[in-house]
Amino acid sequence: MEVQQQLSLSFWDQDSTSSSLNIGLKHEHLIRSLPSKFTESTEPVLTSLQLKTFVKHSNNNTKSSSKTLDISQSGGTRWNPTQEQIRALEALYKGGMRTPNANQIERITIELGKYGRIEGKNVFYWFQNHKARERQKQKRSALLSLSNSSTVSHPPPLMSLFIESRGEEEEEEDKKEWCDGNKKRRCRSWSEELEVDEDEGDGTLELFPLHPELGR
Amino acid sequence: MEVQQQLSLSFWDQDSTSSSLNIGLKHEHLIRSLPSKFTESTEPVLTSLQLKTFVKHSNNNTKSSSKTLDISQSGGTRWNPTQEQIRALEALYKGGMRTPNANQIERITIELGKYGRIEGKNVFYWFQNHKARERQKQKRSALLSLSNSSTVSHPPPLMSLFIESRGEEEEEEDKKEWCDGNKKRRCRSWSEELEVDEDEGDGTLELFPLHPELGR
DNA sequence: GCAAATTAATGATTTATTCAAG
DNA sequence: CTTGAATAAATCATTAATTTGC
Repeated sequence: MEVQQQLSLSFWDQDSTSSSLNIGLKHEHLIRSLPSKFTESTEPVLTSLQLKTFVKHSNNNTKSSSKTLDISQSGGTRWNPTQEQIRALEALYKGGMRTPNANQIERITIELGKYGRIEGKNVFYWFQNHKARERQKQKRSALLSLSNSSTVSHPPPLMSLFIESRGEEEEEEDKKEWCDGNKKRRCRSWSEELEVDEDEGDGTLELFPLHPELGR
Repeated sequence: MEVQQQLSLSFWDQDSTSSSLNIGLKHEHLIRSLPSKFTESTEPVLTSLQLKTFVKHSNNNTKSSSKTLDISQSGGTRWNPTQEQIRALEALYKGGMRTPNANQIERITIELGKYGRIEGKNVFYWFQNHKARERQKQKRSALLSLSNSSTVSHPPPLMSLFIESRGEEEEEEDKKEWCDGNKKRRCRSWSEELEVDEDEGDGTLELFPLHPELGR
């Protein structure tokens, strides 16, 4: 498994200290040409050759002790943080860092480069993802506590507003599907569920129904 | 895009129209008289004193968990939210709620009444304050980061990471170009070097001192 | 034990929202 | 109202965990 990976990927690992402008964004070509319209042109797709050029060793190893330097450290695939890197990032996060600026990202990158391959964007994305997922976790738990905490005796009144997705009761639901084309839209708002029981005199939708606080 | 935005925004308060509920504010007239920047305020937002009583009774929590019920929970002083209440409110806030309408406030009040004394106006003010303070915090941090980055006069905090730094181009040119015309607002790439001015003179990098003051 | 098959995590991108100048 | 700037949310995609049949 890992061996296979290493074999198949190892040839990316040229020590090209490429200074090419192209970096390894996977779909850079799409990004550039992304008119999202039907541009018939199938844009020059990034070839493996092009991809290859981007590989850069942020700091190159210094030899690095021993050989823990496998494919995960060498580039060509997505960043696979080492334990040290993760520990450091989590320490920073715990210290309060959430959205490091360019300077900070650069420093972190340089520092963590000592432990293995890493780029600035990895740091950036890590914080984005970590923050988002912490938030999600917290939200979920908070919602849960809202719904069934307290004395538990009552049915969750506000919880109906939050339905993140459809019921989980369906166990025998086709398993294939959920990973497939989940075009399902998550329930966005609660206002939709917050059906007022009466007196909806006005049917018009307001974009900003009440903004008493604005103005300065 | 705009259409989508409007549609999606409309969910904020779809049912807020013409709710004749009252939250129990003492100075609702003030709120009502606040400048409504949006032309048709068909919203009798939170108005009319007549229903004050209606919301009031929602705070009589039947169970009231009388133990540890000190003065702050019993009334007579200003609302002192419990942890549960704060968690719930923050969950709602994170879920997207900013300016709940009367119905929503009523429901929230009833629900949170299970955790302790609370009135509709507490909920209302909480959202007002929370929103405002979040904004203030954000503004402050933005200013801080601006002033912090010493030399640079107008560097966007994070997006600068996406800017492909090219040698000595002029600023205005940079500004125009960094977004690849108007077709796609996609930024370039991380590229190899994010130009940072080393004003520290210190090459060593500590992880923790990077940005310890952040946090929330 | 061991890989294929499957599932869970998470890195990387894209899209939607928010705020507030213009 | 429109749009720029920044971010957060949602999504896509790949890797690691793990399960499973042998």
